[in-house]
Amino acid sequence: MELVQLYRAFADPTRLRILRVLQEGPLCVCHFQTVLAEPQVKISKHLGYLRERGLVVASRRGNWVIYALPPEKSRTAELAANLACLAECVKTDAVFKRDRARLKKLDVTCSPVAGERGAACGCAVAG
Amino acid sequence: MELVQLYRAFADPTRLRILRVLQEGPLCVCHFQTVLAEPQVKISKHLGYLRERGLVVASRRGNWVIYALPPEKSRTAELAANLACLAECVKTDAVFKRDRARLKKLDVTCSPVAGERGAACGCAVAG
DNA sequence: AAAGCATATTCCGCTTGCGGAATATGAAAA
DNA sequence: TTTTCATATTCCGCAAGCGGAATATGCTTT
Repeated sequence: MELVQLYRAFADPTRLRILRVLQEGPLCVCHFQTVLAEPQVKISKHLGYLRERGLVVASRRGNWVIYALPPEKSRTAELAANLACLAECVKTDAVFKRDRARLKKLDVTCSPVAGERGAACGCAVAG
Repeated sequence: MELVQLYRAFADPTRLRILRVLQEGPLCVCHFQTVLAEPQVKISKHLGYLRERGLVVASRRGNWVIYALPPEKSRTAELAANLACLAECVKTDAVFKRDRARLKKLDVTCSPVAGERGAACGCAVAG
């Protein structure tokens, strides 16, 4: 019945927004603040909540911490299924559209891997 | 962001079990007590919770109240998608298997429509 | 070493939600 | 009309979780 834990994790608007954003690619905390337009504490706490429960993974790059969905192979079937379901359910929602627009405007993808685009994070906005 | 309400409704083991059972067909409260092996208050309260939020519908037949999933046409896309997802996720879970076994053993389908099988509810166990 | 920046944690007040005991409602039977 | 049966509601105490202010941690730069 760990499934209940998963639904609990999904049962908060900020967390849903975080997960949706991560489906576009990894992102560091500072960018989350811009994309979601929410205060630092709030974001950090919800990221922590998701991390503790294995819904996201974190990696530090200097001062920055980059969050991502777990690599596909290590996602539970339940997580994979519900992320897909979430993506479907959310297509028309205004809040998520706004987030996505801000994300695109930033035009950035943080990568925990040195050398990749946005790897400098710090947080390289592509131009 | 009503989607959050849906996830909240899913974020409880008893409610998940109720929804799973209802995917097999309508059922009255007394049978839920048998199938889930939980006390009356608990079942009644969770059914109430689900009803208030439109995840199930209720109809009275004499002394008995029969619950069912909303008719397919009136389910929101989100509910439909998540019910399907739930059905997938839950296939191997022991608790749900036990519930299903007890349901099959009862071999009953309550119907709010007079004349149908189990319509008498009261609660006709098919033989 | 000290200062600075990005992120995490603690503390606190508040609300929501759960489970259970007792009680209330509403329909049928006697 | 009084019982009886099935279900719902109320009234607890309790735990989890949220948001925000303040503070702590951990790198990095100077």
